[in-house]
Amino acid sequence: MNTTKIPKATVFRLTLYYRYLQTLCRAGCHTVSSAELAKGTRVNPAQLRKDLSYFGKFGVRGVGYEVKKLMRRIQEILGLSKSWNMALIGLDHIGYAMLQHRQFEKRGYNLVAAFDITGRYAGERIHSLTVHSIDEFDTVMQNNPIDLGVIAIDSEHTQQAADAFVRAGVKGILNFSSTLVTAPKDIQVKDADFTILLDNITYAITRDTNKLEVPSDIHSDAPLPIHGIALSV
Amino acid sequence: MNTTKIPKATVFRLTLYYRYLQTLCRAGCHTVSSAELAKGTRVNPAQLRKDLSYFGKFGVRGVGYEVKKLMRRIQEILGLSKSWNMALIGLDHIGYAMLQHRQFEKRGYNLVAAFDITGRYAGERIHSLTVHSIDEFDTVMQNNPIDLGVIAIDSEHTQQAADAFVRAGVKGILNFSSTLVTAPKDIQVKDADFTILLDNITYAITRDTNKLEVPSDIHSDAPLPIHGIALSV
DNA sequence: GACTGTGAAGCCATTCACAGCT
DNA sequence: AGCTGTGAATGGCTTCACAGTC
Repeated sequence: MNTTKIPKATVFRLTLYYRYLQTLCRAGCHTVSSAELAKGTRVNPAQLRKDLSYFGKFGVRGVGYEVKKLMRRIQEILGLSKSWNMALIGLDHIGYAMLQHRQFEKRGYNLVAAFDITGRYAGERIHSLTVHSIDEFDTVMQNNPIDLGVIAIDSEHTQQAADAFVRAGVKGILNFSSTLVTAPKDIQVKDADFTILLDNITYAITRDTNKLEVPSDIHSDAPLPIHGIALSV
Repeated sequence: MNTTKIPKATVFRLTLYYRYLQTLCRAGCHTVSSAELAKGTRVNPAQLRKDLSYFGKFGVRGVGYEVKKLMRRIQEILGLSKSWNMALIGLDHIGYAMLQHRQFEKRGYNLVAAFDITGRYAGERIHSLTVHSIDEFDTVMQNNPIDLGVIAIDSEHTQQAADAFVRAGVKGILNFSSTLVTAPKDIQVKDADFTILLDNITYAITRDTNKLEVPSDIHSDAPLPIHGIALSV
C-alpha cells in the first residue's frame, strides 16, 4: 500500500472520481458510498476501492466516504491545487478554440503564451492574450516559466514544435496533431488526435467483436513522422 | 489466430501502423520490417508482429512487409475505406473548430449536419454546411442517415445531447464535453476531454512514479452527470 | 446491515525467445 | 543471415469474495 506502483489506469480514474465528487458536493451530498461513486464514473465499485487503497484508507466501513475529505485527498494526490503555465503553438482550428475556450484555467492550467506559425494573428490580442509570432518563441519562453506545451499545428511541423518546447524546458506536452511526437523519456507526452478515436468507434461498430481503446505513451529516438492524410489540426 | 478476441489496444495501434505506412508509402518505400514500423509508431517490434498475427500472416520471413499490401489489409480490417456520416451538436469553441477543420473528411468522416444550441449561428452557412437550430434536430436527423454523433457542448446538456443522438439512431458518439455520457451498450462512446490528459501529464511530472493513462469504455444506467468546474467545451 | 479494505484469482496485454521460412 | 510468426513467460489491471469495522 505504501510505495506500491500506481497503475496508470488508476491515476486516470482518480480525475474522474474527483469530478464526480465536485458534482456531489455541489448537490449537497456529504457522504458517498463506493457503489454510488463508481456508478457515477462508470467504474466497478471494487475497482474504485482498490484505486483509493493505493493511497491509504479514506472511508468509514458501514458508511462510505466523506465527500469533502476525499476531494481534498485526491487533490493532494493528483496535485490539482497546483497551477501550471502553458504555451500554445498553432492557432488554426483547435488552437484557436483553446485560445477562446480557456475554461481549463479554472482547473489550474493557465495559457500564458500563444504562438502563431502563419503570422495571421501575430501581434493581435485574443481574449486578453497577445499572440506572438513564432520568431519570438525563444525570447518569450525564456521570459516566462512554462511548464506545459500544447501543439495544435499541422503534422509537418509537429516534431519541430515538440523539439522547441523541449529545448525551452517544458516538462509535458499535449499534442493534438495527428503526428506522433518523440521526446526524451523525462518529458511527459500525450497524443490527443481524435480521429483515432473515430477509427476505434467505427471499428467496434462494424465488427461487433467489441474491443476498443485509447492512447499510449512515448519512448524516444527519431523515425519518420507519422501523418496520414496530413491532418491540419 | 482465427476467431480469437482482438485486444482493444491492438485495434488502437492498427490505426497508428496504417498512418505510418501512409508516410512510408509517400516516401517511396516498398517494404518495411517490423523493427522499422515499430520504431515509427513507438511500439515494441514483437508487439507489432503479434498485433498483425491476430489477423493473418502478411509478411515475408527474412524480408518484411510489403507496404501497400499491408495498408490494404489494415484498411479492410479497420473498415477504413468505408464512409461515415457525422452530426455535430454545439458550435462553441471545439465544435466550431471541427466545423472549420473538416480534414477528417479525407478519412471518410463526413460532417453532414451541425446543430447550434445557442441559436447564434442557426441558418448560417459555415464552410458549405448549413447550421441548424437544435429545434430542427429530429427532422434533420430523420432526413439524413447519420452514423456518428459528436458532442461539443457545455456539460449541463451533454447527456441530453447523447440521448437525442441515441434516439436518432446513431451507432457511435464522440464526446468532447467533460461530462461522461451514458448510452446503451450497443452504442460506442468515446470521451475525449483533454483536461483529463493534462491532469495525467502533471501527475506524472510531480510524482516521477511515472505511470499514466487514458480513456475507458462506457457501461449503462443513469447517475448524476459528472462535471467538475462546468467546462464549456 | 451496510459498506470498506484487501488477498487471491482471473483476465488481458506485453515481451521474450526461438523455431521456421526465404 | 535476416526477419516473421508464435507459444510460453511475465507483468499489469480488474474483479471476486470475504474478513473486518462501524
